[in-house]
Amino acid sequence: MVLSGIREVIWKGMEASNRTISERLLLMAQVLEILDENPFKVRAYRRASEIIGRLATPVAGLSITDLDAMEGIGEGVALKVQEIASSGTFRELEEALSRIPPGLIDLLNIEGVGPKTAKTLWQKMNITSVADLERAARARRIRALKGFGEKKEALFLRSIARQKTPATRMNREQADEIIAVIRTVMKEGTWTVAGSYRRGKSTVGDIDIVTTDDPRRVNSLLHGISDEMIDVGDKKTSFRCRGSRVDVRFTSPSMFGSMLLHLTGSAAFNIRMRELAISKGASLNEYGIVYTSQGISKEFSREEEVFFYLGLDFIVPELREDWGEVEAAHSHTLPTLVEQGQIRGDLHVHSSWSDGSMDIRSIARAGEELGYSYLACTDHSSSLGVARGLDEAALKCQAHEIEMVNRDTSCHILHGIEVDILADGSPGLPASALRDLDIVIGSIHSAFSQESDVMTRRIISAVSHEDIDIIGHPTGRLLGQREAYAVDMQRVIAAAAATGTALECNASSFRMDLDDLHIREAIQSGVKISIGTDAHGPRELHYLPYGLGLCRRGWATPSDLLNTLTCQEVLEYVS
DNA sequence: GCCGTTTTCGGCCCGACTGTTTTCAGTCG
Repeated sequence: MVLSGIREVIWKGMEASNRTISERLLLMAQVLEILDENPFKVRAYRRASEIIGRLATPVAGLSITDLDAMEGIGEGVALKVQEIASSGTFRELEEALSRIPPGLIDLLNIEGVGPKTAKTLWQKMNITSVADLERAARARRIRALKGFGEKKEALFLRSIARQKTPATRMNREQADEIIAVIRTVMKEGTWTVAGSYRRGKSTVGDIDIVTTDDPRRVNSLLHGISDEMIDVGDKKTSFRCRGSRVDVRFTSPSMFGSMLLHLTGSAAFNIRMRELAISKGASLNEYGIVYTSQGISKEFSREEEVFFYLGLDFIVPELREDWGEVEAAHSHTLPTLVEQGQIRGDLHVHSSWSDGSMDIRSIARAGEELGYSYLACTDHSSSLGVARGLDEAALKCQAHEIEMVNRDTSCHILHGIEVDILADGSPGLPASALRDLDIVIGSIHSAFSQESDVMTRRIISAVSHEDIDIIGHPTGRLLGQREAYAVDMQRVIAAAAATGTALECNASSFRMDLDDLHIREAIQSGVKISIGTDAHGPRELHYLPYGLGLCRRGWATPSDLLNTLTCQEVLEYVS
C-alpha cells in the first residue's frame, strides 16, 4: 500500500522523531499480534519500540551499522527505522495495516481487549471500532459469542466510559498522595512501595505494593479506600484508588526479597535477570530461584541476596532499566551514586520578593530545618511581568536584606536570580545587574514555540553568556500539560560542556526537567548538574529528593552535582 | 525479529486472576 498523497506532503521536509519511530514500530507489533504472527517477532518490534522511545538522542540520522550495534535492534528493524525516517512509515507496516480494519487497533486500548479478543470481535461480529464495541455491548449482543458473557460486556462498557477521560501518568507528588491514603489502612512495617515509584521515575503509571500482611485482613480494608476492586486474590489484589491503579502483592518474609525485586522491575530489567538465571541453569521468579533439573529451590528474604546469588553487585532500584547496569554489576563497575545525605543545599528557590510566598528569613529557617548549609534565593527578573520580577534597583535592596539575614543563620542564603532568556537569547537584565550576584540561573519563560534551530541557538547563547551559571528547566516541559520546547539537547549539552555552564535538574513534581536520560548524557559529557526545587513556598522545598532520584537514574555520582559542594566551592565554581 | 562463554539454528521471562469454562485461554504486569 502506498502512502496517501496528503500524508506525503505533510511528511516532506520533516525528520522523524524518536517518538514517531517508536510509535510506528509499536503499531507494527500490535498489527502483527492481531494477525497472529510469531509472538517473538511481535516482542522484537515491541522491544525495539521501547528502546528507541526512551533514547535521548535522535536515531533518524544513524547508519544501519550504528542502529544494528544497539542491543535489541538488528538489521531488520534498522532498515525499517531508516524507512520511517525518510517516509514516516515502512512498506511492511502498510501491508500489514491493509489486512485489518483501520479502527481495530483502538480496541486494544480497552481494558480486557487484547489481540485475540480484537480479532474475534472483528471476524465474528464485524466490530471494527470502539464505537461498534460500545453499541454491541449496550445491545447485549456480545454475550452470544462463545467465550464471552455478561461480565465481559460490563467490563468493556466500564472501560470505554473511563477511556473517555483518558488516564494520564501521575507525577510523584500525586503518587505520594495516593500512598498516603494507602498508609491509613496498612500496618506499619509490613509493606513497601515498589514499581516505577521506587525506581524514582519522573511519572508513575500505577502504584505497586509488596506486603507481608495477611491478604484477608488487607483485602477487607482496601475496599474502604478503593473506587473499584479490579482483581482480588490471596497472592495479588488490584484496585483503583482516586482514579489510579494500585497493585498489591502478598508474600512471606522469607520470600520478600525476590518479590520486591520482581515488583520493582522494570520489565526489561526483570527479563535480563531471568535470562541471566537461565544461563546458570536456573529459573528466577518472584518466589525465588528454582533449579528444575535438580529440584532445588532457594528463597530470598532480601533483594541483595538475589544479586549476590547471580554473581552481581547490588543494583539500586533507580538503575534497573536494562541500560547497561546488569553488565556493570557483573564487572563490578557500577557507579557509586550520589545520596541524599550528601546534598548540602537547594539552588533554586523563590521568595516573596517575586512570586514566592516565603520571605528571606523564612527561607533561611527552612534551610536550617532541612540541614542545608546554603539555599539560593533566585527570584524572577523584571522582564517576567506576571511574576512581579525584580529590576536592578530591587535586587540591590534584596541584597541588603539577604546580608542582614545571613548574619545570624547557619544556612547561608546565596543571592541569585532566575533571569529570563529573551527571545533573542540575551538575558532579561543588564550585565551590571547580574555581575554582583552569587549565582545566575537563565531560564526560558516566553516564546516557547520557536523553531528548533532558533530555540537551540537561543539557549546556547545563554549557555555562552559569561554571567549565566546554570540553565533552568532546560527543556521547559510541564508534565501532562506542556511538551518540551523544540530544542536539540545534544547541542546544548556540548555547549555547556565547553563553557562549564551547569544544567538544572528542576525537581518540581510538575517539571522534573532535565529528565534521567538527558542527565546521563550531560554527565557523560562532563556537564555539572544543579538540583533546584524551584520552590515558591515551604512545602515545595521538599521536592528535592524527586530531583535527586532523577540524577541517580542518570547515573550521577557526588562529583557530578553542584549541590554536593560546600557553599564556598559553589561560589568558586560559578565565579 | 534478535541473539550466541555449549548454539549462525533454535531458542526466546514468568506467574496471577477472571470469565467462561469443565481444564483453560486471554489479558495483564
